[in-house]
Amino acid sequence: MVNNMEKQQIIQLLHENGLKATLQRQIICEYLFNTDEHPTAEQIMQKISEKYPTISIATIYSTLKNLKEKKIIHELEFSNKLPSHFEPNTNPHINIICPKCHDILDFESETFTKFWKLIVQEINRSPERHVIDIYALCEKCQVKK
Amino acid sequence: MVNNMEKQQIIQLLHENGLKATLQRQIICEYLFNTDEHPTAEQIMQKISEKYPTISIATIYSTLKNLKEKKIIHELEFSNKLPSHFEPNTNPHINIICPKCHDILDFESETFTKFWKLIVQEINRSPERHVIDIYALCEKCQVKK
DNA sequence: TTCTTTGCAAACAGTTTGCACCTAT
DNA sequence: ATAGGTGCAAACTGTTTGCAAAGAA
Repeated sequence: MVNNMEKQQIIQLLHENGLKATLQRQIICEYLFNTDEHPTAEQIMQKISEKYPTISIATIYSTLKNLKEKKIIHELEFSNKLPSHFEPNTNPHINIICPKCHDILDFESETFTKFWKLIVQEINRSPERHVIDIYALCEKCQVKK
Repeated sequence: MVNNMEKQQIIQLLHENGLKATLQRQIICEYLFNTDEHPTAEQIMQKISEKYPTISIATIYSTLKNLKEKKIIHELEFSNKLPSHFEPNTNPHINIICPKCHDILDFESETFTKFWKLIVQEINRSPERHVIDIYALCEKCQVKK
């Protein structure tokens, strides 16, 4: 979990970024900032339906789009058939993704951080965004195999 | 250009991988293995229409899918709205992608190769696939800005 | 009040699929 | 001969959009 945010902090964060603190946005942020999951829009929808059954999938997408534009969250994009996943960790880091069950794990280490700085220096441009994904079977799927 | 392949080599490559060497596949491979571009299915379609006007987009997609399954080519997948790009370079390498014009450049260096091995060791799983994308404005788009 | 956001359904775009015909081996 | 490939159009799916009603500032 990157941040463990409470209601007041969330409202403040939204306002700081020029976003109106609607109930829907608060609930979406509350979930997203307090989980290690990397949920899809649909998964967020289902989670939130418990508390807020009338929320629409278009609102989820719209909120996620807003948060992404403000660089508050990061979108993990895959192929056309697979839905995007979202997470609040916006530091460059590796996502270890299971090709079977699509479970996603964040990976950060000193070696990686040091290494990545060197690479970015070598490339000598200002990166807007970093996507570093390693596809490897998770422990559960490795056993099942 | 990773490989500069001639007709005979392409036919052999297809056969080695248990794929029938149809004319369509030969032409697709011939283009893909002899360019530094990272074309989309649609771009391949347009290029190939010159030589082979009756080819269908479904055939392109099907061939690309086959080549990918045999690990002969690599698919660069983006968001749902953007089409995938394809390239014959299947070694772990960085793709430097321009967020404006979507131009894609392969980047490999000794530093990268050395460190990537270390990182993979640290993670201690057998990766099936690596996706390392850096989004940074290309020179052309930087100027225009 | 004013400007933004919500929520619904319809639209969108890249990709896949079903199926009849064709072709490489 | 026959397993596998092609090509068309229709289907699929995650995401976006237009618009009227509701809500935050």
